[in-house]
Amino acid sequence: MKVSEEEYRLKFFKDNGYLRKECKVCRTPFWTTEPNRDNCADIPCSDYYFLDSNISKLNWSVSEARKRFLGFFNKHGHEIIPPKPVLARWRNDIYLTIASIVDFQPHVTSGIVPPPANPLVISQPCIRLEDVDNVGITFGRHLTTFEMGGHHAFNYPDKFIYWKDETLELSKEFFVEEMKIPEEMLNFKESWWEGGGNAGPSFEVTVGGLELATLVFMQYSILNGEYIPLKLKVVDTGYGIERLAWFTQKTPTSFHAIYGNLVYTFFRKLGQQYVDEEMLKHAARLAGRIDTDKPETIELHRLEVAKTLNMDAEVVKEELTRAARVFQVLDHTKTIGLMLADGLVPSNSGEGYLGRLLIRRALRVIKLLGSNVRLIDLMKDQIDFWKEDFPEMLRNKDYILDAVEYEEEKFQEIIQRVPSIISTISKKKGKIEEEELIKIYDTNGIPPDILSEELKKRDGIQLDIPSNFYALVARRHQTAPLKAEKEKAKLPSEIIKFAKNFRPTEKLYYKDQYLRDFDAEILGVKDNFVILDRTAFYPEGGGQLGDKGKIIVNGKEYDVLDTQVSSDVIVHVLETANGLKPGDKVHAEIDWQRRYRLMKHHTVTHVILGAAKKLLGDHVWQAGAEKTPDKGRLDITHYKMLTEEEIRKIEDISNYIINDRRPVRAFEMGRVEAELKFGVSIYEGGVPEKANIRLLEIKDWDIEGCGGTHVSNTSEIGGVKIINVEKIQEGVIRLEYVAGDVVSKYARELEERINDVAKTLGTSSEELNKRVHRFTQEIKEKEDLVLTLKRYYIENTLAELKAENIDSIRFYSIINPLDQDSSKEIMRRLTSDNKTVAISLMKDKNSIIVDIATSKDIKVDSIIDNLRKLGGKGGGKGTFGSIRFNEMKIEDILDAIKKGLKGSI
RNA sequence: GGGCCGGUAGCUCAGCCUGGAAGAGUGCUCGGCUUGCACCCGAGAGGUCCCGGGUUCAAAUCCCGGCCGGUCCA
Repeated sequence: MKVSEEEYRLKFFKDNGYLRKECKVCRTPFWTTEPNRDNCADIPCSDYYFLDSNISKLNWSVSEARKRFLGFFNKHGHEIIPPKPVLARWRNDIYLTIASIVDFQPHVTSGIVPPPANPLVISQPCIRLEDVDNVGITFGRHLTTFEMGGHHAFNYPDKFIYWKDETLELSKEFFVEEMKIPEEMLNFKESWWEGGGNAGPSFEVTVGGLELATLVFMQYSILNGEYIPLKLKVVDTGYGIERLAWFTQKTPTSFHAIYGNLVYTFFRKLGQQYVDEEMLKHAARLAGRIDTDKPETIELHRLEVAKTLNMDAEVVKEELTRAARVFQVLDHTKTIGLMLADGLVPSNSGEGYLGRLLIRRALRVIKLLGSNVRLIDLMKDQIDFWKEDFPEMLRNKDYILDAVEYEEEKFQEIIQRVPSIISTISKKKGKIEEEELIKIYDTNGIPPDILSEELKKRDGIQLDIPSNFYALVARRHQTAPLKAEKEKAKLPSEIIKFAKNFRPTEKLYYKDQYLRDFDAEILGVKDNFVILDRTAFYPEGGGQLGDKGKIIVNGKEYDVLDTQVSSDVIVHVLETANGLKPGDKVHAEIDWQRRYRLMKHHTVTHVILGAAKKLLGDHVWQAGAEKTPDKGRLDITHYKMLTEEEIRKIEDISNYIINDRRPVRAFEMGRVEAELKFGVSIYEGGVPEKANIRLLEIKDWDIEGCGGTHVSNTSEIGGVKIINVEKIQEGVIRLEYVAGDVVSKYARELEERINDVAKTLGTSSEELNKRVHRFTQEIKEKEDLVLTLKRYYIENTLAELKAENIDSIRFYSIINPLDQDSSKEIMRRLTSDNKTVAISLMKDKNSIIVDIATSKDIKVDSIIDNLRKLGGKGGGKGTFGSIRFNEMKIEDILDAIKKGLKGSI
């Protein structure tokens, strides 16, 4: 988009004496009150010279910086909003919370839902993994986690809050008054922002080389490459809380500012001598010169540091590499803690992979540092360090440590595979080439640096790792274009189109979930699909199947086979709708026995989810569910298979809640309020589109968004039995269960199966165990007997077989052996002596199979060739062959073989 | 969600490319050596080659489908 200069020419600048300048290096325009500045004060045009200045030496910790930021904007009319989890569970397009504005997308920014406050201020922990490779080696420029302080204003056409001038004014005041930065040091760099289908002009606030904030003015939506002005204009600002802290502390690197004493603790626990702070400070000051897309710039950066300090380049390189690795571990462990605290379950797919990626990277770096510190030991320090700022870390400490330990064990197993993989490959190829390196990483997860180290240790082999290794890996994965989400429409498309002609159906099942029959009027009929003005038939949704039942018109019954919904219009799927027409008055009944079972299975699903969370931890999240009249199914996120004891406990706790007669209540609430009150776990069953959401609450037990029909008290469920538990994929456990009278049905089926087995075994169900044990033992004994007899047969045959001498060859023939295994064993024994040929002839249906074995000094090929000439089909190699004849007498075959042998040697 | 790799003795795996008698190491049992243990030597037991289908005279091996596991990427 061609940006008009006017977008940036603000009254604020004019009133406050700012000048529009152009950076000498990057040619970007920026605004400043300092007439002599000709540099935008942003990397890479500038180094981090703020580290050497004496301004703003307030020594804010991250916590203090957050408090000051929130406090300042609160003082200026912004309501403080609590942050959301780092896992963006209210979004189905991204896994991680990457910015504060993400909290308000898509519904607030699109205007469907009002913001929780307006204007508001927030400090949102964010995770971005784009720069995971660069963390550490730039000494704080890149982090995987940071807090984004944002003051946001949502300007509606009929309700204006504030826009560019006020934003700049507020920002300036914060930096000048709260952070004590002289105004002439501030630069507002003109920029343009695009993301998530929106766009707008922005200013980057840079001071002393460091970008402290970005002020974005979202004013366009992008549709097919066109920029369409938004009705709702959003002030989206992002202040780097950690950068504010670093700026006021001027510590050697930003890691020192963020982690304080933890830096030294980590150096110690990782078994590393601390690195000279002057060197680190120089490294950080020049870090902006590193272009992470160009590995050679890292080399240059290290040389530059060495030159400045007048030190040996190799020493500097080594020291900085060591330090960078420690910083990487510091960074990753914090991010791991935040992710797991918010319930991420490490796995090999989905968001879980992002967690595993970081854990594995941390473990790898620890290994490369030659340390044998346990990752959970470092995690304990992180949790302890952040427990005040992120209490969820402390609350979920047990889970975090357990999950990390589990991952660590898995990683150890991978490392243990290294020697066998190396030996397999070196046996095959002799050496390991680039292609192999990538393949080993891709299929076994062994990073090249770990492999290289192992090789060096084992055989002293030096391995060249291509600098673009990870790019090469990425190239192998390029063939996976994003597939459009396949929406399984249960209704034919013409019916969906047809349904659009009607107003939303009145949902009687929400007014009274126990309503079994009702009167209504037909609004529309097409094929066997009927639309009523009102209905108690629940349409399939939220994992609950649609209702069945019947519709009665003028005494005639029509069966309803299924119920579906298309944008609020409920469609009854009939067996036939012949004779039905709009305007008909109907009486309708739902199949209550079926529906009541569905309700019980639905409510019990919530009971079980609550029980699993209580027992296993907050990371347990609904990953899918299905409720049929026959059983309920719930998939939960958990990192390992449940033990039998855990399964029993979930069942016991659930039955306790059932017997405890807990009231169950459904009610509607605005989604913003609901989120603030109950958290994002209300979205476990999915993220609805509407401003209001229906919540289902089991008193003091569980609350979540749900559109299903439920019993009104847990006691109605009657009881629950878990009938199956399995791990359906890494990190997801499936529970299946039956409730209410279905438990009886399940028990009866079990009983029948047992009785059936007992009958087959000729015993009673009581005696079944004994009988089965006896049978197993008897079978074993019989097997042993068969084995002995076979051996006896083999020995006997060997003793009885007489050799025919054909020339100098001993020739044996076995006619119709006991079985193929025995005959092969016999032939093997016979042909262990030289100059021996043994054959066996066996009938198989209508044909004769001839196996031919020879001793090592005789090739089987000529014998085979001869037999093939006679019409046999088959072949062989070396000392064994097999050939099949369809119509041939045994004598003729024998004759042919013998004749062939004669004179063959 | 997609790609890649794997599933063979209790365990770790080879064999598969190029179809033709199911292997090694380790563990187990027994025997020898030894005061005893470890080591060493000798012998033995142990198999649904993941499942199903196809091709073939013949499939652990080739082809197709499925199940399970691992891993990388989004």
